[in-house]
Amino acid sequence: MKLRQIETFVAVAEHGSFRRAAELLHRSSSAVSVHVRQLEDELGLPLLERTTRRVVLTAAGRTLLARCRSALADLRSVAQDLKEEAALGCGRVSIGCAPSVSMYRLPPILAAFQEAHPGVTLQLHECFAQRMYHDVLEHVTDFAIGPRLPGLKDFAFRPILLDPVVAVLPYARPWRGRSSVRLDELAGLPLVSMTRDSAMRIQIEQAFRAQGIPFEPRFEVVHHQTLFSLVENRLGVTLLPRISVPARKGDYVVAELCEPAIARELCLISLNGQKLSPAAQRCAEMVVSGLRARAAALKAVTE
Amino acid sequence: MKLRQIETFVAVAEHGSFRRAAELLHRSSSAVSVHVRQLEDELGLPLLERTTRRVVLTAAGRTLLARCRSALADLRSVAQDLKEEAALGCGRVSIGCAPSVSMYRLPPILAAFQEAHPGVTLQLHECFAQRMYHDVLEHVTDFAIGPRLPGLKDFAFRPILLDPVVAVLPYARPWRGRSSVRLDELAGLPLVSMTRDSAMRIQIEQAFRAQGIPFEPRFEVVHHQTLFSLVENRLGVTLLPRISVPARKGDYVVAELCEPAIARELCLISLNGQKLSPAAQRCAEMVVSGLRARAAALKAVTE
DNA sequence: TGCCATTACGCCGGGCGTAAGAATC
DNA sequence: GATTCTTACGCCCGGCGTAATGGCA
Repeated sequence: MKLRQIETFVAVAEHGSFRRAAELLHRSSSAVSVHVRQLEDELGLPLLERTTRRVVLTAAGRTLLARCRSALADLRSVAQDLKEEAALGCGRVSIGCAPSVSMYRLPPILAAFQEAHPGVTLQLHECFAQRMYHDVLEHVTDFAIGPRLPGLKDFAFRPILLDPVVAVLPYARPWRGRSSVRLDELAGLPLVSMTRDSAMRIQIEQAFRAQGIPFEPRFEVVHHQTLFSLVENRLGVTLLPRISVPARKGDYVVAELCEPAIARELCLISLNGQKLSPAAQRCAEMVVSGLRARAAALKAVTE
Repeated sequence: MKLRQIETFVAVAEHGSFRRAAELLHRSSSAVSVHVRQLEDELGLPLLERTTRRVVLTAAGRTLLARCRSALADLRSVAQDLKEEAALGCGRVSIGCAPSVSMYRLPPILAAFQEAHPGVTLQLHECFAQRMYHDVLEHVTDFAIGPRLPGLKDFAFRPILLDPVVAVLPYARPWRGRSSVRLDELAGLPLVSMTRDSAMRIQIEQAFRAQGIPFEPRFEVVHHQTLFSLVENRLGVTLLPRISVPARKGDYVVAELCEPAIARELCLISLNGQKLSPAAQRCAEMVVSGLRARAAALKAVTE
């Protein structure tokens, strides 16, 4: 069975004439006749009832027509779709992202991308490291934004920025005006934190233990925003990756943690040895440069 | 774009190797290589990332693979399906049928057909003439069983039987033992009839008028069975096409109407100049012979 | 160096058009 | 007899395999 034969058969069936089909396809009617006969021979069934005056589909012809039409149309549209996809006219970009990043920083970047390429469908999977890496491996996502995990050789890492842990402190003495804070200064202060056991929180706990300071959160909350409300109401302090701190200043102080400084490297994570789709590539560029620009702006303000 | 190229591409993509694809397809690897290159050239996009050690799909390749696989599978299965359909292994037969016929006579015939060809899906459209003819014309049904209508040249009619109108009378004097009845004998008797204005009922009304007998049903009912219950309870008599009278004898007399005799020709109705599908053909045969056999048996009993 | 994809080249089959034939109205 | 599908025939393109080339480990 060849695509040409099917194409010819469909044309004949739709126009009820070998002659007209031949005209439309810019072929001789002998070619058309042969194509149809070949199909019939291969299937062992008559597809068309021919009189010299009229050509009518047999039952087999009708079912063949119906199924071939859809298959043909599908194949034809693929070419067009792929070209549009390459031109960023359409396509789908699926992104895995750590919650800390997707919380504030990512959305405006995605919005910019969406505006530049309205034909592309964006999908965001907010998840923690394990799921994130799994999704990239399985092509569930095209790429991910998250912490670099060691010992994984199937992945390509492109560093985006170093995300330091900051303390969020009440806008009051002695914190007002501070841009950095030592961990031991926080000893004894009431801690508030998320209940979720993210990799970051584990890293912070370890830092507390290493300094001999107990990590005993006074409040454990589900919603990120609640942390800030608690701090603003002077109920405690919290430690967070800076990137998850809203840009809009609130009634609190954000001071970078030092001694020990804790930071994680945020990377663009993709599959090793595989090019991204044009749309994904463009999107990844915008994400990387967008996140870096924000980080640079923040650093400038701090210094 | 040719089917072979797609086939080759799919094989390469699925096995991640030109060499293995060539083996599976019983082709040289040069042919495989050329096919893929031709596809890429035609689409203007790379489909596979090749290193000598590994072959990986590009994004475009992935979407092409997904869509081609389904289209290919669809085309492949068509051949098989058509052959099975020709062998009555599967397929669909859609039948239009007058309610009088489908009420009692048709179901056992369809059951026999279904038993003989369990793979074939049967569909029954019970409807009156106009719809019935329309459905045949539009290929909604393969054929129909109903009255012959004059002046329609797109249809082929195959007479099945002449269906006479019979009177259904109380099993009591003076009807007991009667096998025929004149219309004037019914004058003055309470009539029961269906509310539905079928062509048959109109024909019967005309016969009444022609004889100068008023057609004023005492009861008009919705359910066919009710007619018989009314007659059995001596509340009236009714006139019906014989074919819609149940075979199982009840507490009533069935007498053929004569003077005037009213009958309609029941036909197998199909499209002129079009062969039925094998399954439909077989089914039509069984329906025709089944209906004729029943009619012959009835006539034998009556005589 | 060995494996694998690619390129080069020549052969052969198959698809196409032209032209003659058959069938239907 | 006109129109339309079919068959016959010959040309030529294109697909295939063999063999040589080039890359990556």
